[in-house]
Amino acid sequence: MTIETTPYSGIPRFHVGVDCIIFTVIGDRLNLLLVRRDFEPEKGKWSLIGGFVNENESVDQAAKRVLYELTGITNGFIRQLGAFGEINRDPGARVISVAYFSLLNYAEINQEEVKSLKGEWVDVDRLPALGFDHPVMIQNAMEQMRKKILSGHLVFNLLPELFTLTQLQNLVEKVMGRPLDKRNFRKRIMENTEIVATEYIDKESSRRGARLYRFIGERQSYK
Amino acid sequence: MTIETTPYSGIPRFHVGVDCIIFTVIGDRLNLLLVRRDFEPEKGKWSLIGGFVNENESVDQAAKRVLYELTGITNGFIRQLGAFGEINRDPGARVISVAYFSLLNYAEINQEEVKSLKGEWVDVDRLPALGFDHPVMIQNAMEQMRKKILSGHLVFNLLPELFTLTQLQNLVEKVMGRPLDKRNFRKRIMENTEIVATEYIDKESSRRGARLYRFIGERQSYK
DNA sequence: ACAAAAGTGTTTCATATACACCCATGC
DNA sequence: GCATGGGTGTATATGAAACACTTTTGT
Repeated sequence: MTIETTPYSGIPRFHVGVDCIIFTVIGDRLNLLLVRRDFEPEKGKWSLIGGFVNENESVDQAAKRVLYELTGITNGFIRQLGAFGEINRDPGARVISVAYFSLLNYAEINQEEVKSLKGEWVDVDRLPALGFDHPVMIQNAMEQMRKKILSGHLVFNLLPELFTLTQLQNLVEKVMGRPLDKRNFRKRIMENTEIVATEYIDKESSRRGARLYRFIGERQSYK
Repeated sequence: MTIETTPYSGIPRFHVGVDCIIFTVIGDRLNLLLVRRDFEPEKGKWSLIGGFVNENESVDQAAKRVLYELTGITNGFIRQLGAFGEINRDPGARVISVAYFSLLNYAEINQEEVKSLKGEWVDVDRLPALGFDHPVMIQNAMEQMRKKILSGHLVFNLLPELFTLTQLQNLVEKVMGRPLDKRNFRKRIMENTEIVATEYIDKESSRRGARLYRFIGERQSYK
């Protein structure tokens, strides 16, 4: 589509990729999505989910498309991490890549799609050796996500409409990878006017029953 | 250089640009470097310093090269801000751009080069209207730089080998755009073991004379 | 009665901010 | 002796973290 008579003709061009670091909570562990490459280059090695930017889409759109193709999710939280542009970062050819990270609700993910594209969920504390510059990307992504989860809205994408404070805390703990103090946690929650108590009580989780809450803020996702 | 028989042939390619947001302190004001475009597209409009990534360099290297070509500086602090990839962000042609910001010592900058490339220093509080998505980039860059300047080493690139605490504070205040409390500032400084008093006294700036300090940490720059 | 999860406040600590006067020297 | 910039400490506020017992109810 690019017209070769633009003022920019003669300027080199590059493949531009997107790499997605997709997190989810499975059981009580934070996992991320990898693929084992059954194609060259680096065949047999584990790799992040990636794709190439098309002519008719923005880089952000490409990332969302890749996310969608793999998980069926159209409105998950996704955020840019940065560009990775070393010459030999991809041994196959020169590819400049923009990395994104995302946190999704496991229950909403189309696991058939994931499997059919050879995706596998891997515990973040048991990651295999990864090719390219993916280890750095993952490290960065995890730090940023953990920073965001304590102060942001993004955790509510992983919760049902109504939830107990224990559910909320458990989820945050799984993402953070460490336990949190219950009273301090609830203190912070109570300061957040976007989390409101409902009249309902959940009787599933305990004899006594737990108050159900609702998040009334805007769910953070594609903007 | 890309071999067309790689597994990636057929994938679209893009011009990849770098945009540099170059800050410096002039007199007592924070400035940044702009060019007035005397070429299409957007001729006559102000713009950030930019360039294109070449085949034989990484994206980071391209940014450093652009910085060097414009200022003559080879070892200034520079840091990636992120990728900007909207389809029509550049009205001339599809260009995916990676933005960087940098903070340089005005005295070290080759002002001939700047002028010969039509660069102009502009007070950050008196920026003209800018094309493309440059206003967003600048906003982000300024926030990040101010966050870093208080806790980082980057300010020492703008100071001579030996400096007084007043010089240091003045500089930080200029970058922050607001005054700081002298005693609190010095308290923080004293906690930093990388800033050490020397035996020397500067007699230029005052009758009494001021202790000269030295920064013994690693100067933050290209890594 | 007891098991199991829900709920609830206070103390402590570290960090950030506000604030004003004396010191040394050259003229 | 006075003008100029250099140098110094304490009190308060705010936010983060540590910490343990009572409540409710189904079995």
